[in-house]
Amino acid sequence: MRLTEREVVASLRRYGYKLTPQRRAVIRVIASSQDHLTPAAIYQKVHQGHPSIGLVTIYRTLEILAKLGLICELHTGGICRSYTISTLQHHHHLICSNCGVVIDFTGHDLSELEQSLSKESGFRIDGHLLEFFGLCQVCQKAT
Amino acid sequence: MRLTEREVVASLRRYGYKLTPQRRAVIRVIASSQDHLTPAAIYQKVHQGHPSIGLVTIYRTLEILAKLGLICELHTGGICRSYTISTLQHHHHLICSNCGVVIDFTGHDLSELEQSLSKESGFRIDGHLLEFFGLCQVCQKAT
DNA sequence: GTAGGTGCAAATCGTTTGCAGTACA
DNA sequence: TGTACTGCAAACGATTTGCACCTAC
Repeated sequence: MRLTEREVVASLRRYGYKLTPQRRAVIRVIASSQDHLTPAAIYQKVHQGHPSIGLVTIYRTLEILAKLGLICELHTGGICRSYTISTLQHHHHLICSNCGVVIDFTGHDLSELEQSLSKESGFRIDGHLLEFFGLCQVCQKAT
Repeated sequence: MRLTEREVVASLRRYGYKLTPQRRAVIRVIASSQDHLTPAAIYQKVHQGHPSIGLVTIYRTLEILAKLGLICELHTGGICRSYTISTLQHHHHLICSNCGVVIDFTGHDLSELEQSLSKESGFRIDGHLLEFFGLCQVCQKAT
């Protein structure tokens, strides 16, 4: 259900953005990783294949990809943001507080709650953030 | 349902922390405000009554209060954190993307979802974060 | 009296911006 | 060819840390 590198590249061009080797490298790294990656982690990985690429370019590329909804931004409540490739369906996250592994899950629909909240508060609700925190199996055993 | 200044102070002492005028001032500001306040905003307000207090102390106090669960930390996905006094019941937030006003709401129970997720994933789930974003009535009219 | 708390200044971290050079379409 | 993109360095804002002094208990 995850977008492929090819699909992301196609979308990028469709929206009128140029496809540079740098952008392709960023997309490839994100698309080929199962994890959520911080900008710094993406930089590291991209840097291996393209030593001349700058961290600034990573940030600018991430900004575009996030705006187009091609990657999914995760706010773990802490300092860092991290990103993963988008899935076609809306989903939520289950995050291990210890090792940072992220599990995506779907199937909980909040639109009903959104509607009733909207009615009560007068807000126009644009979106939501639902994340669960805990310890994954591995980290539970480790402690 | 919100904790009072007195209750927060009592808890602080119960946990073995000293009660300084600075800490009391921070607690008072948070307890007497309806809004979520950023560290900088708290600093400003505290600074009025106690001009000698440093921003560093605000941060250190907030860290303690948050750790003890006496104040509630809000992650708006953006850069800033903000804090409000804790309520006795667990609640969620509805945040205006434009002006930043925060509405607390209760009544949506996620424990059932937590249990099924836990069973499926093997995670030990410790908590969750549920926030809705949108535009409040005022900001809708303004645009 | 003493451990813990404070305030200052400086360091640090993640992120953004100005600008001159470069490369995709 | 021209506009969008890149990389560098420097700026920036929020937060943290080292250290000497101070104060609640």
